[in-house]
Amino acid sequence: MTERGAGLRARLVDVGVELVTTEGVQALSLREIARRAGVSHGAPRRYFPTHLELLSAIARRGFEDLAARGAATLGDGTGSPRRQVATLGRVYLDFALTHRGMHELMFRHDLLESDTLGLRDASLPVFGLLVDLVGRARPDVDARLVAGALLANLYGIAQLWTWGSLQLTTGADDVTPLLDAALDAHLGREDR
Amino acid sequence: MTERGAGLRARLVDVGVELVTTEGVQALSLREIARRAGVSHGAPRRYFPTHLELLSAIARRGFEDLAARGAATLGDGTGSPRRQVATLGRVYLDFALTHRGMHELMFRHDLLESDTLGLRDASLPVFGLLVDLVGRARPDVDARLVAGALLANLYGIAQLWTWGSLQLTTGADDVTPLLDAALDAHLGREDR
DNA sequence: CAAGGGAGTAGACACTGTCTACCGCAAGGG
DNA sequence: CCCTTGCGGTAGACAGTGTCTACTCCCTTG
Repeated sequence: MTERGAGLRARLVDVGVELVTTEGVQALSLREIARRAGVSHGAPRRYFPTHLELLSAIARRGFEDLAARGAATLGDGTGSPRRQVATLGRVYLDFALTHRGMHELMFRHDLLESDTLGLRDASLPVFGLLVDLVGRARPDVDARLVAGALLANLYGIAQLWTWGSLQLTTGADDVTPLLDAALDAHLGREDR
Repeated sequence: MTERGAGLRARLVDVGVELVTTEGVQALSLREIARRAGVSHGAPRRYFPTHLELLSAIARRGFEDLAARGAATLGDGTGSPRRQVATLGRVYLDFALTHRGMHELMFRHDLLESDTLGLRDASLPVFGLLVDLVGRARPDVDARLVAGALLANLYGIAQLWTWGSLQLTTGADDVTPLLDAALDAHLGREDR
């Protein structure tokens, strides 16, 4: 069996996840990851032909983690669809603000814009879940459009909040009002 | 006069703006900018002690350019505040999707998160204009909160659209429906 | 037992940002 | 008039990066 061989592949991603959460995204150099994994700097090349592919694999872990958190928090799906969207948005914002480095990595331009890395596909499950919930919460509208706009809103809130732009403009010290404003705006105010 | 001396400072930023719009953000290495400006790689250091400060100056140009486009398109301020917000949003989205590299640079984490570079302050004018217009369009709500949420929404749409995530989820090939959805959501549907 | 290939090493290469020693040259003071 | 000072820029060094390639083990297979 190639257990030892394929073990390095997963270990590199593990080290990367660990590294990005503790040190930030700028610490994710290929050589540093290899160093922490205890191999030479050329070793990752066998599993990840380029640095971006390794970064993409690490970011994919982030999307999987986020999807798992969403599924875990949503549980068996009790509560109105509207409330489920709210909790999903809360989970996402918490994730983004807690795991800043990972969130930054997940939405890096050079990773997401590439057609070969396939990171966009990794983000589809959690996006699809949101579209589904929005469709059940508001059957009267184009669910994909509203979900897309809401998703963009949540993402923008997460980003602008992390570097303090929204604190400056809104004067708030808590994201919750912004989250509620976005939910109310896209889903309507009723049945809070 | 130190015309020739201070000329390099502006020329470096000029070259950077030119470079980021034509070649993309990854082409903005310190040495490449110096090369295209016709000076040695150590020359920029006299005006920009670090690479990030030069990048920040280039990004500041982007915010100034965006603010100028907004002011020019808005003109003398005819039309309802609601329509003015709509045109401002359109101007922003057009700018972001046309000048992708510059837009990416303007919202880079390592630039915006820094407290010493002061890039957040450079973005305040255009933000403030939006807050002001929203306040006049909807005097009944907390303008700063709604404007912040709307701003986050526009930014998110710009970002997600550039790498095709929203095309995947919404199936659209034009941003306009998303822009309208965001405007309707945050400002209400009436008086289109 | 011999051949082959997967897995990882080690060194080179070009490139990057930062630092430091140096140089030319214009302006100002004795 | 000469001499010094300092500004604007040069050039080289240094550590670090991603990629490429030659090489070495060692396990598997024939």
